[in-house]
Amino acid sequence: MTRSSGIDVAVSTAILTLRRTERGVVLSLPLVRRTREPFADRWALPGGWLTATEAPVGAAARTLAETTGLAPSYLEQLYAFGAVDRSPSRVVSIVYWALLRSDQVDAQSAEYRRTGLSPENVRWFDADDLPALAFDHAQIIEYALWRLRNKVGYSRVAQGFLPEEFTLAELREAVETILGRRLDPANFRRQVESSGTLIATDEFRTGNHRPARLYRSSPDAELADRGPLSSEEMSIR
Amino acid sequence: MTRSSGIDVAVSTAILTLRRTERGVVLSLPLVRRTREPFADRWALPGGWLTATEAPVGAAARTLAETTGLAPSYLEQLYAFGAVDRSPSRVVSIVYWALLRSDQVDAQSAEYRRTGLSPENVRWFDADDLPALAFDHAQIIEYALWRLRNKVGYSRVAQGFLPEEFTLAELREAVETILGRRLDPANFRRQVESSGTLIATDEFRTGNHRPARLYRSSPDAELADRGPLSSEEMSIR
DNA sequence: GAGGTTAAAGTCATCATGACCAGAAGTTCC
DNA sequence: GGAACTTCTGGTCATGATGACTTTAACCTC
Repeated sequence: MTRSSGIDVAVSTAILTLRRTERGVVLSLPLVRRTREPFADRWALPGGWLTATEAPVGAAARTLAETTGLAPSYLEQLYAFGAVDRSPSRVVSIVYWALLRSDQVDAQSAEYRRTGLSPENVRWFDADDLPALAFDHAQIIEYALWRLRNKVGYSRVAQGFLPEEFTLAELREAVETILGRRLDPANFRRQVESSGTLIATDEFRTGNHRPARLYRSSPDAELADRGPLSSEEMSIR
Repeated sequence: MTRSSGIDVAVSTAILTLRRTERGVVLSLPLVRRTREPFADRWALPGGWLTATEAPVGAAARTLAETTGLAPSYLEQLYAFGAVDRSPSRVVSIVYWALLRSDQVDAQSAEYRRTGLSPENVRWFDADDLPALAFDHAQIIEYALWRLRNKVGYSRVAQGFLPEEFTLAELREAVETILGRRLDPANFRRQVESSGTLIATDEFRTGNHRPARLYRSSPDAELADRGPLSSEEMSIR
């Protein structure tokens, strides 16, 4: 039994976030334009190569910061791909999916404006309106969305999209966007209140309606379910 | 941005099955004894190296056959590990988990006896009574068991342990073993009948009791949930 | 044929869910 | 300042799923 003699391991990440557009809140994610073959000029998930001295999840966070400047609030491994026909050369790629809080998107945009570094090669796309993608990244994003929709039913992932304090209506809007259907406000309130994952604050958000109480995530509960190794993976902050 | 310059990619598999022992039915899995460093003489998950010309899932099935002679009825990717301290040399390992039908275990044992090839380095262990394992394989098996217990609630994975035809009591016994608690026979029947995943046959299993109807899995439903790529992964037969 | 054993069908209370209603408490418009 | 409007928030009610339990069926062993 001999060794596999050197395979290149790529790491890439589908960073999902919610953006407020004129069409309402939509799921969207940043893509980077490839500068070299294969698939030059096509859009792809941000990523890079795993180096010899880092863990895969660290490589995902590092390449994410390098290519987009973003630091997600949640990072979880999605799948390891390695079909031989996936690319001309043999590559194994470990794909992660991440959640980004909507306020971090705005902060990043402001940072772009401040530094004048307008990233020509990074652009946000709506998840339901993607361009032609490199490799099989379209399928990968499809799978990431499936995982997200799945998890929103039994975990608190939706809270990973929201800032520290939020109203129940905002949380419900996030869940509605993920699931693609409207939810009854009263029933949603009943469910999330009995789940014990939220802490009520004494602050309220005013607006063209009765003031809505602000909530924050309860600190003890995990954002999603467990991973294989408590040390290596899962929520990074 | 330069390439990662050659990482060895290992593939290993946790093959779960149900064995009938004097303590009743228990979850168990085969382990192989390592013959070289690191962790020489320790027990480990069967596996091998990914070659340049095969898909990871194919490598999992191949190395499984080579080291244990087993061909599982279900094979799904579990996780890709790659912590730098996982082994002296840098290795990324893609771990799969598999289900083996109990009748296949017996067939394999008979084959061993027939060929006289008693595999000194392969042995079955009960999942709740494992020896000291190489690498972090104990944690990996723990995670595989967690995934199994999780999936048994919303999918038909338990049927992957049973032969083609089985009684509801046998299916219930499999689920009970996975979950580690007893289930009400009548309620279990009601649930599984309304789920539509079984087809009733006209045959019965007799015994020291009223005859029990035999069922088979309905062919249209998948054994578990979807994977990322319909072509590459999931159930292999 | 009696007794034992499990299969299979049914009953009942409880809990979660979805649909819906009504009052509360702000803003906006006149 | 008050009416109109909007959404928040607490509540009811019917329905379906679930768990605990009972009853009858049909085989085997003695």
